[in-house]
Amino acid sequence: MLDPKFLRTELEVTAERLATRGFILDVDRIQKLEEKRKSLQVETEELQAKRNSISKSIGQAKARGEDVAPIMAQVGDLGSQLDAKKQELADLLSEISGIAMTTPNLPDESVPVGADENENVVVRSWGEPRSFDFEVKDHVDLGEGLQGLDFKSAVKITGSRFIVMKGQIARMHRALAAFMLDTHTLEHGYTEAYVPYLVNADSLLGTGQLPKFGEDLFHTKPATEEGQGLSLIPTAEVPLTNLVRDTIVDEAELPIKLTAHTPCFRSEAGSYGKDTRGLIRQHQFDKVEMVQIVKPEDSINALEELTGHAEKILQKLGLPYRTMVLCTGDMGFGSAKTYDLEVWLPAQNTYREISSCSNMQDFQARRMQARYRGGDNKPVLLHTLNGSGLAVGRTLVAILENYQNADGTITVPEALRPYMGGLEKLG
RNA sequence: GGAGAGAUGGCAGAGUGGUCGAAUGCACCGGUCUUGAAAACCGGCAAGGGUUAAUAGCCCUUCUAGGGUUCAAAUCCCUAUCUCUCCGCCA
Repeated sequence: MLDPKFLRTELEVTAERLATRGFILDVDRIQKLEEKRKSLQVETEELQAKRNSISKSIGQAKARGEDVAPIMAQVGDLGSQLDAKKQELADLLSEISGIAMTTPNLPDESVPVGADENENVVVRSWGEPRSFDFEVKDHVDLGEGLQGLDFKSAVKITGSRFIVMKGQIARMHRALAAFMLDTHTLEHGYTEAYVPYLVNADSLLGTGQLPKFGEDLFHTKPATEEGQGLSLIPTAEVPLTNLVRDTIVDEAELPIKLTAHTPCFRSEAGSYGKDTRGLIRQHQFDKVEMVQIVKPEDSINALEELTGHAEKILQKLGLPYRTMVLCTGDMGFGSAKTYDLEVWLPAQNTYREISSCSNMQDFQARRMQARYRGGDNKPVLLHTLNGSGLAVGRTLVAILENYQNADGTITVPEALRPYMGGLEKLG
């Protein structure tokens, strides 16, 4: 959520900055609502003040044993007047908050302006794509050849966009997650966490999946039903970041750096026909997530650091990649600045996203009321960051394709061998 | 699944219709004392919002959440959620 002051005092500038990411802010409507809100709120609060003071004097008179009937008469229809105003104000406020909750974050000044993914900018590249002296296979053929990827069974058990893994490939998948967690905890200073895979609506509002993107999630029951319906997490960012929801953390605890390996569940609504072959786009996939909770002044550097932590995994695995800074038009809803890591996939002859690292600044913290006590002892909104470190399934895809041999076997990257009982080759 | 108890400020914990936004303790901040620290003593210390040039004043809201009763609710009623205790069951 943006600072409400932006929508009041810097509406035009805010609208211009949002326009760079393709979001049209309805300035006229907001101005009108704001004007109404201002007068209505003042009137309502004045009525409340009046009611409070009369009620107080009734109490005082009673305490003195006086007759309260004359004062009671003053109350008149104050109650019903107040109820009407209150209702009117509540409706107005919820309309305004509806706008606030569905307005994306402002792009950071350093983000290149652009319309879509074609205008993202390569920041740096690492590694040389390997040249093959044989016809490369894609991960589907390789995985099926090794009897490790079983798409057919997944369809039978559940449906499309799910996977059954077996044998050495299932083991490599597990090894990758363990390798990533160990790297982040032992070398990058993160604390490992185990978190729920089902979360409540408040958490999803906190990190920004709701109210706007509910259709991207799997829900255990309709969100409208009474009682809180739980939803499957689309990323561990949700439970990890919400750990600080509604809390004032001690300054000494900052920065908070957490990592977790979880499955992620996405309905992939609107992506019909995209990436239908293989593991690239699944309804359920594993990811090792990194989250940082930092002081506002530290978030710029924290994003660079966190992105570096994700890159480190690719480097250790010897997978060529490039780092992109997303342009204004391609960033996610809550992000002020995002780096995507794209890994080289020989079978597709292209780079594909394998990690996304974002600085949300105070966007999520404001929704979550996540704060720490600053120098003057006043609560200050924190900054939150998150990034994949990495998507496990896509990393598996990258290894299968980049480390394939002519006979269909797969060389195990050296960094991974200790996690696979020293195994050097799949197949 | 059955029975009971509870949810109050950063934490602990009083408060059962009216000067209660809330006693007290701890933590925290400032001061006195001390060579310094500790202790002791004195003072301060909830959050969100509105108005405003203001981080000044004033006002509103908030005692798990949502409804209700009342001129007035932390306090009474209803519902939900969560926690604890006992019984049952269970990986």
